[in-house]
Amino acid sequence: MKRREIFPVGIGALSRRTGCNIETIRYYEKKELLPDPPRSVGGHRLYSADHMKRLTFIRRTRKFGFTMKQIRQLLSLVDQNQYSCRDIKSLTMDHVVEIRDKIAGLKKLEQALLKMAADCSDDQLPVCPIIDALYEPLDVDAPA
Amino acid sequence: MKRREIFPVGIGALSRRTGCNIETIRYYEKKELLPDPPRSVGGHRLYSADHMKRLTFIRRTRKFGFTMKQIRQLLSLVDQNQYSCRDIKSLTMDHVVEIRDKIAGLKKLEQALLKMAADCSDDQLPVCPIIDALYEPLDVDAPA
DNA sequence: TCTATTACCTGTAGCAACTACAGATTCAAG
DNA sequence: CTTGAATCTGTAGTTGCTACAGGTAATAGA
Repeated sequence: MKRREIFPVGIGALSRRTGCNIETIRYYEKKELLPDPPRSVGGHRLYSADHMKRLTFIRRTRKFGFTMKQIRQLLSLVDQNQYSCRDIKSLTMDHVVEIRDKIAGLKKLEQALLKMAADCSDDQLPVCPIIDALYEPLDVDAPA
Repeated sequence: MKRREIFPVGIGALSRRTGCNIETIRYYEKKELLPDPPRSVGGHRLYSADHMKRLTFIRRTRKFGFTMKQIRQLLSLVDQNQYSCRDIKSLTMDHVVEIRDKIAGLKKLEQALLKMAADCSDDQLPVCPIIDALYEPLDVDAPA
């Protein structure tokens, strides 16, 4: 039985254990979300358990739809221990609002598309109200 | 009174009349959504009413959330007059499905965030269940 | 110890859909 | 004929990755 990998681990092991692909880990390092890890004599990156925790944080937060900018903000608050539960909740609720806005926009889009599609004859002639609606010239000559 | 601009028009006029910015018009040309327009002696682009119709189509379709790839598909059908109302409706409904998927994903996100936020104490201590949930180590030692 | 096979390194380029310059040229009006 | 606005080309930036190419390092087996 293969012994569980122990820290420090190489980038491949970190990748396997976090589900984050290798190139992405290096990308986060370049973007300064992850600190530069120490290196082996030959220059390979050596990650500690702290790196893994941090990477896990980043990946989860991304899955929740936060941007890298927002994550940087969260991380700097946490790094400096200068955050309160109130602040974090506030940032989270801001994000909820963004998500709700996106949902609202998408719902409008959906309705508009359905409305256009409702007029389709559904036959096989090259005549379609959707195309017409999209092509229809701007009302260049229309009165104000 | 200034006479209405007449075709052919320059890129600036096309931009004003379609609300599409100049760089974007040139971008569409490079991406072959818009055909290369004829040029003046000095090399300035000269657009016809057809160009304007086509650009209007592109912009509307983009507003409906179609990708450039999908738009290219639509345009090629229309250009060759090889489309039917049935086909167009079908493409449109595919897009509606994509939009619904996105909405569903965002709703899940919203719920997950709200669930985390619900546990917040809302006080000013640097202790927050949201942060904990995000940082919480992967279950490295957990049994299968 | 040698060697073969991984693992990892850097650096660059690509995706979508634009936007934003810089630095040169052309057009249109007075 | 001059001036200033319009337009030209080409390149680089945005976000969040991913995918190479062409190397070097680490490691396991013989």
